[in-house]
Amino acid sequence: MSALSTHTRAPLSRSRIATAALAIVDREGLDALSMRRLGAELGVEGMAVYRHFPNKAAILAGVVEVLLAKLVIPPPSDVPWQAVFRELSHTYRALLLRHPHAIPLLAALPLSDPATARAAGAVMAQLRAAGFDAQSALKTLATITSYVIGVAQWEVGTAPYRSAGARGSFVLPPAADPYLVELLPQLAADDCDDTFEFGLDVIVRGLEARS
Amino acid sequence: MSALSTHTRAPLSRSRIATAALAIVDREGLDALSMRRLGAELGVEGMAVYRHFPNKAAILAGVVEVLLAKLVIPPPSDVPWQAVFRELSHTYRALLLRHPHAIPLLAALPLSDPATARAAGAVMAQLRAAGFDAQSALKTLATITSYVIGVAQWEVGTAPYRSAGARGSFVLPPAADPYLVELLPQLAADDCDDTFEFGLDVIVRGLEARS
DNA sequence: ACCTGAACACCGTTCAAGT
DNA sequence: ACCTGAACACCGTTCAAGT
Repeated sequence: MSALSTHTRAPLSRSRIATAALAIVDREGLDALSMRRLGAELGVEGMAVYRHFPNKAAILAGVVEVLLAKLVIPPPSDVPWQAVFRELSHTYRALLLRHPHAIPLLAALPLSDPATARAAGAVMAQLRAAGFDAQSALKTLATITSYVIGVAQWEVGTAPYRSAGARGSFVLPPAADPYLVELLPQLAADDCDDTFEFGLDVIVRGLEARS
Repeated sequence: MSALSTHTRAPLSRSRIATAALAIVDREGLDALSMRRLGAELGVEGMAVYRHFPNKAAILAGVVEVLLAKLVIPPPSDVPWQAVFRELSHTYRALLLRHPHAIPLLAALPLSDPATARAAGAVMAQLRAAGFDAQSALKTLATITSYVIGVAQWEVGTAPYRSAGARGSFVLPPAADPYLVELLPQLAADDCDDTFEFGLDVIVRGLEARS
């Protein structure tokens, strides 16, 4: 076997490009990702990327792929479904919070994307093994996915309030409703993990009540 | 009072611009909204818009304002909280589904935006009147908002599957998980209103079990 | 085979100039 | 006072040309 000649930079590849794109999104936000910026990150002209991806949408799909590959979903076991449900929710939530700028990409939920389909399939396997019938499993998947993504977005959207609260300077909207004003300090001091747990409990108990 | 002289076009105004922007988003999607395109819609050069809005982000906030103004939230009454909760969820859901391309704008949930704060305050008033303490009311608001927006996004994201199912042509991702494949026909035939109701029941029952 | 450079039709935004 | 036109620094995308 021949020794690999070490050039100044590794050759371009789908995964190297997608990983670089995720790095830009994580550091500078979704809007900062452009073909030319991506090329610069890779030490190449932006147009070289078109050898590996047909367009920008395909690159964003590649970023989703990279993200969901990080989502380790354990194989079905005989653990009670409540525990499985809670653990999957926490795992997914942790992934979203590690990549807050990428949440809108995952919110789109394109099941036609192989990476999304693989992850959804793994969760379905868990739910079916836990005794859910096909229809309930699908509706439960929809419910939990919607909730976890929704909360992550709420969290990012209300972050300014919490940091304002930490600084003691509230961003009071003019003529805000008194009921909301009453709650602003509470919102500012809100423990998001706690709020997430509140809703997760609500959903688990609701599912128990249904079955 | 003087008769209004009818010129070829009405003068520019914040609300006229925001309404035109929403119309473009509804018809052609978020990406189609540009300053020049917006100007054309109003019969004006795109740069004229800068007289009324400092930048494009402000215009998007204006679109959120127009959308949330459509959200009629009734004043508190002595109706059981479960009914109030369900009705608010349905009203919000209906608004989102009437403007599917605008959902990402509402998902961001900037409470510092007066329009968002007003709507959130009105819902808080309902929950407080229904007997929720301040903390539970806030966490409940977070839960329901997250769920309704999350489901709407799930629905938009899985729409290709349902229309493919209607045409009888499935978009099968290569090497999809067998558990998911089993469920694809079900997903394609899914009644989204029904799935939404499933999760709403789950949450209402869960909230009942907590109190 | 893989990357570059120039080009095209767009962007958001600024600002001097017109009326 | 309100809008326009030209300009600036960017976009995504295509494609002939380079090595």
